[in-house]
Amino acid sequence: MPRPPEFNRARALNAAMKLFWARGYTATSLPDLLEAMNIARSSFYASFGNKRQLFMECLELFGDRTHAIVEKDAATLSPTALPRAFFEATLLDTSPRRAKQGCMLVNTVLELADVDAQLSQLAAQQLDAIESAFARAFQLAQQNGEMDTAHHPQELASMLMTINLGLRVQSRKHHSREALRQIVDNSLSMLDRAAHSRQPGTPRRSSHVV
Amino acid sequence: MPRPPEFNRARALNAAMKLFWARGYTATSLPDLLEAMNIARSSFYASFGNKRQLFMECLELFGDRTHAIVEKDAATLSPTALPRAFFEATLLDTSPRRAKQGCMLVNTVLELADVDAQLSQLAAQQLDAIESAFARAFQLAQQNGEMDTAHHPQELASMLMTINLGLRVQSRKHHSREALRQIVDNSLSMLDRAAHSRQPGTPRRSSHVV
DNA sequence: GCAATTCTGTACTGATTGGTCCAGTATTCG
DNA sequence: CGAATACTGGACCAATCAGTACAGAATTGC
Repeated sequence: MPRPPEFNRARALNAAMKLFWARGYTATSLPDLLEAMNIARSSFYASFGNKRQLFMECLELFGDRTHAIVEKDAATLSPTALPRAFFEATLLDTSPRRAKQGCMLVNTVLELADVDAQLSQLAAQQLDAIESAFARAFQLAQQNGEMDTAHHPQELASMLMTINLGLRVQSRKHHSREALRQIVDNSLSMLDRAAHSRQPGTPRRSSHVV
Repeated sequence: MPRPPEFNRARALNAAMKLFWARGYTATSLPDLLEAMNIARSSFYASFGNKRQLFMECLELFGDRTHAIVEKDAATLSPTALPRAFFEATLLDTSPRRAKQGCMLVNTVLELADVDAQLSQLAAQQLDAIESAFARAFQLAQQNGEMDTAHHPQELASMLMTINLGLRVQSRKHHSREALRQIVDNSLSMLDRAAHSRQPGTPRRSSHVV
């Protein structure tokens, strides 16, 4: 019979993702990948098809992992605590090395928007899925009475996502963890106020649940 | 004597910038550039050095133009009206084609952060300059009494920039002008509330000056 | 017309790109 | 041991990359 030991595909994929994440699609060469994945050229094409297919797999992997963070927090935490938990997990509570890489999906959308529409859209869809998860959580919060119904959940999720995207750029730009934390704090308190504001002219106490 | 007609350098530079803006640095090849600039290969190297130097010139050109928009508005408009005017000029009041390209500085920071630190930082500096311009405007507004002094101008500018960065990503992602406008409106009203909020617990009427 | 200068067009470089092919080495089961 | 399979390593491919070299056309002032 044959030689069963399927080599460590998951590990290799993970290494590839990290490289793509840091350097982007175009600037990552095949020799770079082979070295990082610790794999022979032939095995590469046998197991992953080609560079583009591998990149799609990496996008999916990254998206799934991020999505998993949101879903897990959504299941255990109060919906209104979700944004802060997400920023903590993906931005503040990681190594500076990782924070500096930003978000692979955001990086991809920007890099490939006018170069490879298909890949760019694939990344965009993953982002949309995350935004939808936030929207569902907000909807739940409103139904539970934890959140005012002044704004549509989708609208709030869209705002949160805009801030999130901005933060990913900031974190890839340079910012220290302290600077990032300040931006996160300010953003969340802004968002919190927005989520609880009734129609203009009827102010209320800020409860800072977010 | 010689042949004075210095060929149209400014036009060529502008064409190069547009191409870099759309496709990024790595994915833009020299033949692409030559065709867009309508220039011969030899003239290219004689006039612009090489691809990298040209890109730096393009970054500077883009940054200067963006900076000019802010400075012009800062000179003519109320400081508190500046953010909206900026978003109008650079996002809402442009062709969908251009809006889809996002911001060249943001695109560059993300693309080259782990590929060419020098170029990435150059773009980051241009972004910082714009943020500083906003901060100065806010400081002025506070001195004039147009804005509460609850938050530091730099802090507000940082928040505005975060939202701005997020919007650039959104606009490169896909969004329709209507969707973008909604995000802009919500963001500005959030920012406005933040700029006028006194310490928590003492709410006030929203005046929506932004 | 003539000399000076700018630009074009093309051929060329060496390096690198993603991708294919295949002989040879391990490893496993019967 | 021997057959079957998994993987390696390196040779090889055509295409493309950025950058150089140079001959000749175009345009100008004298």
